[in-house]
Amino acid sequence: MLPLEKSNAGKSRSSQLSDQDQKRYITIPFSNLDSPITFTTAHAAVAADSYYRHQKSLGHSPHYLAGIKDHSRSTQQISRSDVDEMFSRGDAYRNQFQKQMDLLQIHPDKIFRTKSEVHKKTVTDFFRKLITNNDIYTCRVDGLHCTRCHIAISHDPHPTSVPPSQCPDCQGELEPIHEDPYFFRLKKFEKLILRHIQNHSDFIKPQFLKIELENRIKSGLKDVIVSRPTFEYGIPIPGETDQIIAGWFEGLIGYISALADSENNQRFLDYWPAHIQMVQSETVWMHAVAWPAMLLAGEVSLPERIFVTGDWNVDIDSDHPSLPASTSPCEIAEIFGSDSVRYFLLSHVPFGMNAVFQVSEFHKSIQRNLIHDLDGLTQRTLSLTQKVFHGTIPDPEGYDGDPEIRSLGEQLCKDIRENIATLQFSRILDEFGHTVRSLRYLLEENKPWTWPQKGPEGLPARKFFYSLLESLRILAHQIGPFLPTTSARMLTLLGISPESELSPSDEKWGQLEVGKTLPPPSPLFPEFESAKFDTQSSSNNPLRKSS
RNA sequence: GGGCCCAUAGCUCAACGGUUAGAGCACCGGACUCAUAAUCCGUCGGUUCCAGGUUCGAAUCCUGGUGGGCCUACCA
Repeated sequence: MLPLEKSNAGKSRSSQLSDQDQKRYITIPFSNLDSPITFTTAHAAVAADSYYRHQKSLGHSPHYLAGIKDHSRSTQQISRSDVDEMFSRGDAYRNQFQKQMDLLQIHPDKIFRTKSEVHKKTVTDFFRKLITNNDIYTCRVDGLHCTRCHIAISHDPHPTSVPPSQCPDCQGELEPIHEDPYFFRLKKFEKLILRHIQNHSDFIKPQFLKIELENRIKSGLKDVIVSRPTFEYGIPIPGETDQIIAGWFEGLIGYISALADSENNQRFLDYWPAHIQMVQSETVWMHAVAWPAMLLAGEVSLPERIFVTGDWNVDIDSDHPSLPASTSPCEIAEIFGSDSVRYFLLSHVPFGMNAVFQVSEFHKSIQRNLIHDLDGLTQRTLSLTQKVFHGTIPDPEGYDGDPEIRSLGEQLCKDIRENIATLQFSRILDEFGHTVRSLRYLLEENKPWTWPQKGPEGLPARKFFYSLLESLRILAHQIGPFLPTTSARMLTLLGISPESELSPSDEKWGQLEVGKTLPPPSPLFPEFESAKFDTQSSSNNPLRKSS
């Protein structure tokens, strides 16, 4: 059974979802076969992963989709005559993709392949339906084809302007072509899409892109070609032998075909419409205009939110040796640990903004926020606990927590809840840092290391340390969706098995087991120390070893 | 050509029309040792790009400049 067989489906979210078990569908862009994981793709994937883990920590059942486009141009060119080679390359890429995701602790529910039969069938059904509805038509055009970049232009069944003499992209020479391509009636949906964007202020984020798109739609849409001349690998157009469905068109439908399951329509009914679709800036037009139009034509509900992620570049560092532009976030994660990379990607800029990866900035940020602040607080608290209480969790005798320390934790939980809904990861990590620094300040102000003279294991000290340890536990739980490894390490140091799933009740005060013996303190970021990274010297730069 | 965004301390950025425009980094100075990588405190730092306008009141709103960035669909 395929999703589209009940294509009017697509639940009304408010009526069918209880707060207890929200089934939110989160997607990231499908990866092109053979493209490496970049900071841009990792950024979106880490963000989606963090949101997904947060949903789970609330007790919900989200579904996180990643995918691979098997029908990319590179495979068409190289392995046109060899199906087996294409499949084996796709499989190899999938394994590599999985490995890289693992390195960053990104765990989607599914890595979808567009070579799958279910995708082929869904796309074919979808295409057929749009032909039946007369939203796809075929029409003879006299177009132009760029001999350099192989892009066809001037494909307009009702041309309104003079055809250009040079390729607008590369200034290459143009040659005339005559085809009978299939058009999708994008123009027909112009007003509907515009209205949808205007009426749903969250449909496209960030906001500035919404304004830009509104203006572009207002200036008029043209019908768009959804076919390509024959290649070996692509999904054939029903009833045609020499044309296939354009890759972008087919790829978009992947978000739906990935929800097909063998038994029935249930997964599609549960998870569509998507809650968040993260897309790259270069495909905004396709995702925010063409995709909604396709869904409208196919009588499928529109996704709730299209979130356009920022572009990242690896760039020259004026004061320090720069990295090769091809440096991958996975290489960085291998050396410095996954959470360092996750932290930097999520915190460096507000989600959706463009950014530059500079190794000195990265290093400074981790050093300050994670090692100095977070690990510093953890080590100080734990080593004092070792000294004063012989490494056991002190008994506060029913005391329900230092009000100031407690309110810091409560405030953090509240801030995270408020900011996660709008994907403001950098703000969440800022708030986290603020809480950590406030706790450090309290420690500094109270100077508990001077207390032993006044009575080392007295009730005031036990109350204070219990509160501190308990707030560390809350910090560890709260940071879990964003920095899973660090969270697990912190929990281990607090004598809690990190295996246990995060849950909403983790917010509740007073869960540490009094009297429990804690393991000896160990650093939260050992990778950083072992990397012995020196931003001043390129000879000592571990990233240089392979370049 | 059309459209969008940005301009605030040396750097990176905050500030919902309303106290004296704030943080972090860097610099400089002084302490300290509970801390796996030391740490703590303090000083210094501003014509909010320019010119007008609205207002009791403008970094914030409006108009016009100047400078910078980005987008402008049928490759996947």
